[in-house]
Amino acid sequence: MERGEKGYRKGLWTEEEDRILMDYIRLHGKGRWNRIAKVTGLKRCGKSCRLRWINYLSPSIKHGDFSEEEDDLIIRLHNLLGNRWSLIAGRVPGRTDNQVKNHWNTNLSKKLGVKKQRTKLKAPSQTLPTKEAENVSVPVDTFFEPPSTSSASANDQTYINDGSQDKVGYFGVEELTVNEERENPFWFTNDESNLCAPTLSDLLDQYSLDNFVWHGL
DNA sequence: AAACCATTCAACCGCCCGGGG
DNA sequence: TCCCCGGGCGGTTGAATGGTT
Repeated sequence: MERGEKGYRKGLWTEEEDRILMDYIRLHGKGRWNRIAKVTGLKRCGKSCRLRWINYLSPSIKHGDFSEEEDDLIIRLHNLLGNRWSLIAGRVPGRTDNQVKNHWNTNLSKKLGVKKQRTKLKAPSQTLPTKEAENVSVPVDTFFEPPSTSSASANDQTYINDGSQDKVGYFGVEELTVNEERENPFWFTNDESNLCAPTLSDLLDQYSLDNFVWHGL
């Protein structure tokens, strides 16, 4: 196994390493990732621990194949947001940005016949400037029902599986400052005083799949 | 069975940002 | 204002796996 700087291990995680990391999080909670190596003796850097938890070990993560509904949602969101994987993943319950990114690159981009984009971070997304894209505020519960086994109601806009700040889950309407609202083209007024956000359905309808040419499987 | 090629996806890397001192 | 640190993000890599010859 390769060793990085400070003797940290790299590469695939072993079951033993997973167990150590999960034990630590159970005891101390998430955060302060760089402390884990000191506290537990785990030969992994903080960044690697964080990634392992977020992308694999977190109980809120859904493993397994993507459903057609998820594919459809990702395609629409990608059309709307571009390669903003964390934003997209935040609206696909149980999926991480890494999962979504990999799934897009290995399956969906081929389905759609999309050439791989080489966009840099600083480049604006396909349809929205960066900050504005982040402020697209969509009550996802109007689009995606929580799992039937969940006790969370459709109105429970802060439904997140493990109660953490993980990106996965159901998000409510994010608060915006007045200035941000005014600058955001997706916000509009329906009368003299009220600002209204379009629903995700509205946005996705606007960026309909009809714009795509499917090349079959 | 073996060699080769293609695909998948976990993990890493570099960069950026925000908060605290 | 600057620096450091923790954390987040998107792009890329490479080991593992599956398929083909």
